[in-house]
Amino acid sequence: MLTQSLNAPAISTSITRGKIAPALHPVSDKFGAIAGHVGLVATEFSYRKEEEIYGEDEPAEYVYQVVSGAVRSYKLLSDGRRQIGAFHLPGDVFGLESGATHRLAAEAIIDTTVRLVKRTSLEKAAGTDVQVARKLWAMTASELRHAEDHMLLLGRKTAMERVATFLLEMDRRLAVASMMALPMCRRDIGDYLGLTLETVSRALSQLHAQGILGFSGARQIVLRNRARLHNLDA
Amino acid sequence: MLTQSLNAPAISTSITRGKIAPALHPVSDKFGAIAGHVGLVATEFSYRKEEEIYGEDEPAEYVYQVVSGAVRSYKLLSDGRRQIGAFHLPGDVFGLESGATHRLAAEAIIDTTVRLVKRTSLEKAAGTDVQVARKLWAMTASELRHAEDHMLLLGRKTAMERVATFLLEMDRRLAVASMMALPMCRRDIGDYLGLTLETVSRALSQLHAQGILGFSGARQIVLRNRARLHNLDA
DNA sequence: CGCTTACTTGAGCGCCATCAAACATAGTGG
DNA sequence: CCACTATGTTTGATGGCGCTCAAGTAAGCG
Repeated sequence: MLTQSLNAPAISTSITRGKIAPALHPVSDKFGAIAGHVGLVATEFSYRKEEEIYGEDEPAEYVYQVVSGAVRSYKLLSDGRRQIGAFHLPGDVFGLESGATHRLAAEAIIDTTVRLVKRTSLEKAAGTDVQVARKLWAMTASELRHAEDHMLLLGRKTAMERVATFLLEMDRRLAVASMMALPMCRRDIGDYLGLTLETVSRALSQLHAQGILGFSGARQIVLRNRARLHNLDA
Repeated sequence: MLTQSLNAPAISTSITRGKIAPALHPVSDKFGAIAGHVGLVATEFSYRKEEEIYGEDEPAEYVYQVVSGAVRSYKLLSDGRRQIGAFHLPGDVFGLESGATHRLAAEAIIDTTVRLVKRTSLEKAAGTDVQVARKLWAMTASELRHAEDHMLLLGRKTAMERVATFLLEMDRRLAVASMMALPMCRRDIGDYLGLTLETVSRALSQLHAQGILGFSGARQIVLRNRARLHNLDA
């Protein structure tokens, strides 16, 4: 599993397939808060839909920030069962490791552009700048908080509660004008929530029938009653 | 939920109920690696069986290390469903937060003695000593790794696979002379694995019937065939 | 428009939860 | 030392939530 990813950017002259995205909102630009601060150069790079960014247990050479698109981080069991630990959306940093290897694999869900910096550069910066070290710790702690919340969901929530939690999370993270455009398919949602794609679909249909959400195509969802959705969450 | 815990050590003159435990093995003494390094004084304190150490969302005033005993960290849903995120055994550090509050509650499973230092002391030390900052980050990253593994377990493993994983984890962490003395009850195990206590009991009985493990009382377990247990894990 | 992929919906089943009771263990007081 | 009690564990019976298998429908895309 420690094979070098063929998809990793090999050198700094790597071709970026995507376009430069509009500037991220300053407050959410965690990457810039680091890279900018210590004068690191962030390279842009693009991945196509379904392309692997790095594999599980691969050396963690880079740290990434989503510029546009969406990424899933996941673990696999030997028989193919998959648990997605997190979705990474524009502005999010992923692939940050304190150790030498990536603990989860990462793939682009749709065409995705990222900014990346070498892990060693960040390590070096953290060694001289306490503010950078503090920020790296805070980002890992933030991931841990999400994982802890997600353990509660996976271990103890019902299917409907999980889907309600998911919708509220996505609403918070990617809704524009109360509409969210989900980048991921039903199977991804299921593998994130510890459910099958059919169960996810049934839950969404039920919420639709109750008027709690509206569809404009399967992945365009508008929440019509967040209060009732909160009640369905535990 | 932000109420001050009545169980928290109020002042430095707080009475320690427990005894001073034998010195921890140097390599596993993460706390000493920090506290010793920067000259922080670690206070000892004891909690009785079932006693709360801190509550969810309480201000994170201290960071703890288990000297003897065992601790569970958990989250609750409003109706009482509980997810234990981790068990903390002698040598383990817990309650370390990058932010201002504890994201999980913590309780002593059995009579437990801890060493503790003020979070602000560690923060201050991290601000001047890069090595300390690096260590704090590494400890949080280690917790994150465990949480990521546990998400896979909770989301995708069967009951038998979960119990097998649990046994191997406990064997690794607290077995002496190939015997493990579990400090926690079946309900705790269930709440850690996202199962009921009955399902945990049935899985253990089945492993016993297959000769994979032996009992000397319900909580004294000896693994007789780790290879077969690994096969039962996914 | 035709093809492919994704999504929805239905039917039936199985794993694990629930409910219940028996059994074991540890601690207590006589 | 031994009933006695409380707590924890095991085991059984039953049921339900979510999975599996299957078919039909919709949507995206050349």
